[in-house]
Amino acid sequence: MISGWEGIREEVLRRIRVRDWPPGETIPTEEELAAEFGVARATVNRALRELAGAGVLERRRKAGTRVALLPVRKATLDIPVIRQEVEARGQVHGFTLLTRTEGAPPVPVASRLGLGPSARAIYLETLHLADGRPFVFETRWLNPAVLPKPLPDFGVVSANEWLVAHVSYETGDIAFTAEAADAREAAVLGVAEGAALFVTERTTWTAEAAITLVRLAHVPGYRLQTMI
Amino acid sequence: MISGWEGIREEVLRRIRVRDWPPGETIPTEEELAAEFGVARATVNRALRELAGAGVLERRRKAGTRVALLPVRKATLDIPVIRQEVEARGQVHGFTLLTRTEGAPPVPVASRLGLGPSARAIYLETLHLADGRPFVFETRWLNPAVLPKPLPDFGVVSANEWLVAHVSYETGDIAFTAEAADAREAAVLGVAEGAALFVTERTTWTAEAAITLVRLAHVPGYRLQTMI
DNA sequence: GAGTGGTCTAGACCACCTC
DNA sequence: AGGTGGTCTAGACCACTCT
Repeated sequence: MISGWEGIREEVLRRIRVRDWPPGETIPTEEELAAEFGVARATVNRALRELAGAGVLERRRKAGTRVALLPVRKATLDIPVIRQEVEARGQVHGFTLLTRTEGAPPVPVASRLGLGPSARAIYLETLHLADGRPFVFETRWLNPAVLPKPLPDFGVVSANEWLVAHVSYETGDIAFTAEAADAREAAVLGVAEGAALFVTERTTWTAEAAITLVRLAHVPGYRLQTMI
Repeated sequence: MISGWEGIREEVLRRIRVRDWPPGETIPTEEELAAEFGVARATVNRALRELAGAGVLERRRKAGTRVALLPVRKATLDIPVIRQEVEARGQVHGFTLLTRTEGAPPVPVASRLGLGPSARAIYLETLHLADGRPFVFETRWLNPAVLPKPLPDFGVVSANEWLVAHVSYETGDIAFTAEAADAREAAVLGVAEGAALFVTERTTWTAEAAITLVRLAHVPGYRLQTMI
């Protein structure tokens, strides 16, 4: 017996899998499905909305709901604070602040932060450790104009955690690349120059201004994983 | 004026950002917020449910809704078919089937596919091109036992697209790593041996059995990007 | 036990889009 | 112009979990 919006979601998925409703086909309207399953239309809507969000269905007003022809699968990644990521592996997290300077950032950084040419920014280099071994080399630019005062000693509190605790919510973008370790990264992470590093780059914004631009170079062997 | 569930979501976010509701704090109940905003409780529920899904709020029955202390940010990645990915860059997609063999897969592959030691599998090597230049080197194991017949000529139809069109829905996992190009990868992609490659590995399953295990080695410079 | 979120209903109106 | 999904309402019952 099918009941509840999750039951309806599973039943719709089953019909797609067994090709009752093959890719590209228009499935019955919400009203028809509601009648068939004996539920309210809102319940059907909830189920179909979830499947559309997952890329399985495509919905347009008036045109109806179709099974996606080339489903763009959606994968959700969890982006935890580095300390949590290390502790989730059962290891002990530590970090060392290697560099802290302040000054005008290089032009590409300034432009990605949306700063004028003479604006000043804080630059931090931090090495994160897992069980005492290098794990992530973090290089970060901070926009001091939008940070709450007073600023902490980033040698004691990692910028990562101070930010999530003191700048409540932000939007931004995130990118992943593979890059060869340069001389500095190789020395800090204790790997050979040219080693393949998994690199995460994030820019985060408040409603108006950029907060921080951070680059995380992970030690070789790092694996970012999720279920589909 | 605040109205609609999206308006309520933005207002809640605003209050979190300006620290009316700092991290860890319990916010008013759905009923109280519904009264304040002059909407039905279901509308508030929709807004708060979205924010909980994004990792901004934590909700528990009886305990109420709190602002997440260490928000585990969720990023949603689109995993398109390679052809779409190439075409989205305004380039022309092409591909060449380099190898097709059939036989018992190596043990690590068999175990990840959940196959017995003597089971046979199809192995494909495909080079995907963007504007005629190497883009992705795909190596794929297929479990023929669960594939619909007849199998196509994978030199004409890419396995990637044939699967999404003929095996309607599947679950699986996906992982991203950075790896140094081995001799074969370097030769096929036309890069130096040891170059840093962005590698995607996917396993996909039907309800019971594994369908395919695929490894995509992207040419250096590849960037996987999303908004947060 | 009781408070809170999770879900469902029956109905309604609206926005968008195809026809 | 009309059909379809998107959203909202007011109310209800239920599931979970904290006390």
